[in-house]
Amino acid sequence: MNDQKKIQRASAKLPRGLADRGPAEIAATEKMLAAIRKSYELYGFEAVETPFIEYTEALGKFLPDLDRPNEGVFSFKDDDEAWLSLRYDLTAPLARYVAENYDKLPKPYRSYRAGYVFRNEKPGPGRFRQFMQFDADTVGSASVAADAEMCMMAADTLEALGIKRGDYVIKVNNRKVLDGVLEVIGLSGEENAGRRMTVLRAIDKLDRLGLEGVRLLLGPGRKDESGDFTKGAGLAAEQIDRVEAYVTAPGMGALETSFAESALARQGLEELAEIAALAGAGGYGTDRVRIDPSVVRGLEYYTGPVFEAELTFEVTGEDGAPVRFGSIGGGGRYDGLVGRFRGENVPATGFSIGVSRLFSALKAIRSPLVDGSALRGPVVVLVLDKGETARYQRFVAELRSAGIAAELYLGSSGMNAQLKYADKRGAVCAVIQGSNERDHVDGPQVTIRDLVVGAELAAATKDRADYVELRAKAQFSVPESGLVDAVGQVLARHT
RNA sequence: GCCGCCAUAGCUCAGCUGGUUAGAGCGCUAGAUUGUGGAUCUAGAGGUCCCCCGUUCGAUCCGGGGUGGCGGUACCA
Repeated sequence: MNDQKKIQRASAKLPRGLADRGPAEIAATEKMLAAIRKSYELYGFEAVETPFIEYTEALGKFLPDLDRPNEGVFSFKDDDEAWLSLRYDLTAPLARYVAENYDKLPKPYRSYRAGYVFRNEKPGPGRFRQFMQFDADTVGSASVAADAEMCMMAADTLEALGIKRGDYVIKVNNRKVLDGVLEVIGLSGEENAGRRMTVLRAIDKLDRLGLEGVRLLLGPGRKDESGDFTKGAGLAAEQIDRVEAYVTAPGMGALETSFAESALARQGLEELAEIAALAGAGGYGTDRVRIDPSVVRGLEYYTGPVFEAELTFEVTGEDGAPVRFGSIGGGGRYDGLVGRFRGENVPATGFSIGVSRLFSALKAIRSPLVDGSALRGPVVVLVLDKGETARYQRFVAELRSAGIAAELYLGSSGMNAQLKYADKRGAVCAVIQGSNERDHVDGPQVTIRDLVVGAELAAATKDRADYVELRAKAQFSVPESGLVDAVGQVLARHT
């Protein structure tokens, strides 16, 4: 019988890659979102919200040959057999929204939105299957100024979040330049599509694997420390040298000379030069917005400039090993995405912040923005005599009427446990009334116990007698009519 | 997906060359200390030793297969 019960009991367990969030994290997230929102609005972006669910087709994640959605997106069938999916980013839904409301929207259309996105992938440290992004996009402008603005806004936003100048950098590249380089090493054409992908992926890994690792991935392939082998692009030595010359180029000038033969590369470099000039004119030096040839980003829809926001500082982790946070946001130009819904292409560019990942970074640098220790709980009114519950309830109501968060202790434990409870809730003070206070010669009294001061005093001694003497200093009694004022004063001490 | 490591109380971990009542510390609950959080003391609750199959008189321990976790790598729109 008992065995059967145990077997049938549901397991209280969250699927992997998902996380619950407590009050401290919720409060911190709200603060981060507020800071980002303020920054985006300062740049003239307006809010818009789209649902979590879209037609899989609208997200562009349908596998036509297999007649089902891409793994990697959470999908299910609607009543009419149409595939629906949870959004995996905020960009594809925006493209759908713009296309659906094209005639109504001002062009260029500048909007921001925050929300959870879902990816059915293997989770890792700092990687979840549900996580929050905060995006801003300009749709309907082909101007490089729109791209430059994204970079500058990204820099401003990170600083608004309390990340110091020098602790981050916005790295900029251009897909046209990358495509030009691929062209120059002879990888144009449909038959080389696969190798182009491999080469771009290899370049993207420069940060993590270093030049030697990238060369292996461009050539024969690379074996990682667990012994697993990654197939390379199989390029010839001179092609590899050419790519190496590209990713290690000392500056724009060098790139212009070595890849002058590609019109595409020349155009891309021109755009980059313009972004750098615009950023420079706005006062954003290369310490904040920097051209970096190794930035690649996603392979699917970017068509021009691409950006990546990277945190450059290192923090010592719990195990003593240095932790780098790396990329906490990115974006770029995607001129073809809205065009999937319309006959003509609509130029667009955007930037996205990974809020969840940024949160862990801000925690690591102990940013006051995410410091949960300031969280205060409600004033707790203790129940010493169950028969007087109505009276205690009246205290709570009075406090609430005065705008003070308060609660009646609703458990069944003794006074000791009630104070422990109040402490655990983060209450600034507790309201106590036993028979001593109630039957006082001067009329009914209440005792206000300052839990913050009490904790400080308790920490100062290990001796029981001292402790008993000291703790009396953390509390005082007032007539019942003075309850709200007295509590208000104690709260004022600790704001 | 691939490679490697791991799985015993809420947490961190002992334990047994295979033997019947599986432990510690911390945490949790209650009590004592004047009616007061800490400290101290006392008591208590909490376990399918991840699951299944096999070997064995007997498996938490040995073997096989799963599942889950961690790390690396791939993919990441």
